[in-house]
Amino acid sequence: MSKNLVIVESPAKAKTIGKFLGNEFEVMSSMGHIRDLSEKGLGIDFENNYAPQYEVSADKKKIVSELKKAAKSSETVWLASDEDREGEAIAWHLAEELKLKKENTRRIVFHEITKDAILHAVENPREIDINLVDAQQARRVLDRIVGFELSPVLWRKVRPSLSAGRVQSVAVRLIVEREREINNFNPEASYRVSALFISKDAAGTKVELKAELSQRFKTKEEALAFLELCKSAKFTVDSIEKKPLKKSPAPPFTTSTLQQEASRKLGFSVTQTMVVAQKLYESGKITYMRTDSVNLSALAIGTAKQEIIQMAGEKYVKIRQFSTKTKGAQEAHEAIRPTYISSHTIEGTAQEKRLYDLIWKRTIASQMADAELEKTNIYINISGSNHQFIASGEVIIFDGFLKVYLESTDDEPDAETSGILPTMKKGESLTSNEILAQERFTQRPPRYTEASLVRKLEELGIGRPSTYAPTISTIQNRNYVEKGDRQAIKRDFNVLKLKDGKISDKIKSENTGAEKSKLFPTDIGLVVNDFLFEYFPNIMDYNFTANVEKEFDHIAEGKVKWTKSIDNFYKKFHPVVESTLKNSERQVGERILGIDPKSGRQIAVKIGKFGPIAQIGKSEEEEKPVFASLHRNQSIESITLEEALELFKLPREIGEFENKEMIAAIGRFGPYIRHDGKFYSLPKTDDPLEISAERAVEIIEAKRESDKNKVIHIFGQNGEIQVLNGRFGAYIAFEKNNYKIPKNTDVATLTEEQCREIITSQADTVGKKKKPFAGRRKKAQ
DNA sequence: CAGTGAGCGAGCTTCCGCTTGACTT
Repeated sequence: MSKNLVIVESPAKAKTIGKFLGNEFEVMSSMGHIRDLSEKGLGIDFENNYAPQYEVSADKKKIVSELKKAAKSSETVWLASDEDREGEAIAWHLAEELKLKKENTRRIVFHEITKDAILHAVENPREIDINLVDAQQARRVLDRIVGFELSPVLWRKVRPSLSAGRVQSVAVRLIVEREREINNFNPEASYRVSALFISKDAAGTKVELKAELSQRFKTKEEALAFLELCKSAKFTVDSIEKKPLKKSPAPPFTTSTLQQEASRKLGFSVTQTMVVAQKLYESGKITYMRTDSVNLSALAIGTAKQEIIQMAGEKYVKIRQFSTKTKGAQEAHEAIRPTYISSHTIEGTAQEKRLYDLIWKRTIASQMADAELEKTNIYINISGSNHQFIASGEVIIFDGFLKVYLESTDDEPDAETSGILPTMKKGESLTSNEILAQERFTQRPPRYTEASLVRKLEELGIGRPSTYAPTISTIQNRNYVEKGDRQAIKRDFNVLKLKDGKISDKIKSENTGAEKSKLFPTDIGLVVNDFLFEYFPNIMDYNFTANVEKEFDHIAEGKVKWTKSIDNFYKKFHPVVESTLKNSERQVGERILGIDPKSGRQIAVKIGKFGPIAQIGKSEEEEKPVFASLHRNQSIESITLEEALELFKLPREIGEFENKEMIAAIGRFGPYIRHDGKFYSLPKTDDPLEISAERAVEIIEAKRESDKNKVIHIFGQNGEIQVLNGRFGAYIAFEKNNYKIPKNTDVATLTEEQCREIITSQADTVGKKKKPFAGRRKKAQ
């Protein structure tokens, strides 16, 4: 046994550090936190000054017992968890749970995993900072109180199994408010004028110059009047302005910026990014992927410099120290960078290669020179008008960091301003080839993507690198928010064109507003958000986290006792929970749309037990109400009376077949026909509102025919093993799981015994569907 | 990836941050 036991948080880190420290040291990892508040009840003793009731987490029992054993047989235990609030708490929980003695225990921290940094840390141990630990306890207890007191209010007032929390509820609020901004947005039209000028250069060849008018016109009349004026106007170059422009590289990646860029450049979801980054980290290819720091180690900067010199030359090098501007950043790690910057590419899956490439380029670029550009503006006078046309062009003089990397933006580029402008002289006169005045509309705000929501949360200081991806998953799993697309809608716009002395007036159309993989609030998300906002505005405040963070800082500085701070919060918060439970109504988000013209009864939409429904009539009326579910793409907030009436046209009886009636309807999986207790999906070409009895029979018979070919074998006493023909060929169905049949098997002669062998051989892979860890909450066993 | 289309009922659900397990000898 070693004389020294070092405990870090992650096994990959343990492995690296073990190499640096040699035989005298054994390095183990705690796998993050080892204890947490009890899952039974709130896990806080309110009678006893908020004493937290900690338990070793179910999945950490084994690790803790191993650590205990190792600690016992070591002379000194070195607690080397991260140097932030959570890391300090991990060290403290370890000391408590492993019953470490102060005289044998050292607390050490390091920011880079290099031999020097670690040896330096070992030479400069300190004690556990109990104030910092207390700040963490306050954070933990606050989150538990908020989450576990608010969620049950939702179970009672909205729907069971819902959840609320300091982070997730605000994330949902952002999406809800953005959606309402979009709904309330009225695009404003204006006329943008652009011109194509013709000139001759010194050699006499014709050159073209595109320019845009410095001002837009609010009305068609103004635009027409301007074009009218241009008919006889003279165009002369007023001035030429050249100004140097510098562009600087973005800082190296943090978790949040990596998620954003991987989303924009590679189309990864935030979870996907984290899963791939985890792989790269575990195989030693990149540094730790959950970080809020933009800092690079001296060693990394040194190798980056060497690489840049080798690749592009000395003048491309510019060493930069970036500093974090993020609210509440704790900077326990380096920025995300390649472990060995000299490795330009790596072995691995396509996704790993692409993400690594992105990280490598971003890291290298961050230590490269600014790009130097020259922006040219040519100002063109119009006789008889005091407006000016402006032609702009940008030329790269020195590419600098652009040689390897350019950060993407979320917005699509507007007018293209790149390219070289032809040489012009001051006073030169130009002829216009054509002048266009096009109607343009102001843009509504864009919906959030997963990654842009992460950026917003980070900006507000809400959530941590380790929780961005899980938070995004949680609000989708709770069905508050869903990822979806919106089809573009056609919009007409007016184009006025002046050419050859004549003005034409045309209507063109464009597609606008298409969105892919954006976050939309659901009806339940809207109702929960409005409810929480009404009764708990303090928790829903975008500054709530920032405010409590300030309080935690005071605790960490030893100025405030953490229990006092929690007491202040709880005394105000808990009574509101009580009064809300007592005084608030059940929330169904009801919206009254109007009157049914047929029956004269009221039509309303609301959230029913199983989702959003439309309802004809009131429940207190003698005649029972009639219900119909809303379709997937409809929302309580935006559905119209006409659309709601349409819902009641289904289910529809379409006739009889074999003495049983056929009913057409739309279900969760689209339109279908029900007949004799069986369901038959309708192809896209058939409309359930229109479909005839003859056509329905056709569909039923076609399905029967294909089902006949579906069953190949049935085995077992109760037919529990079935060999079926599926979309991807034959497979075995057994106890609700499906099993692959190995290639080169003759399906026709497959025996029961062979099937059972296949089932047992795949038993460990089938059924336990593997979920990426980033979206998962572990349940206590 | 495997073909689905809810409804009486008990008891359960939930937070945010750290971090990745892997049956035996």
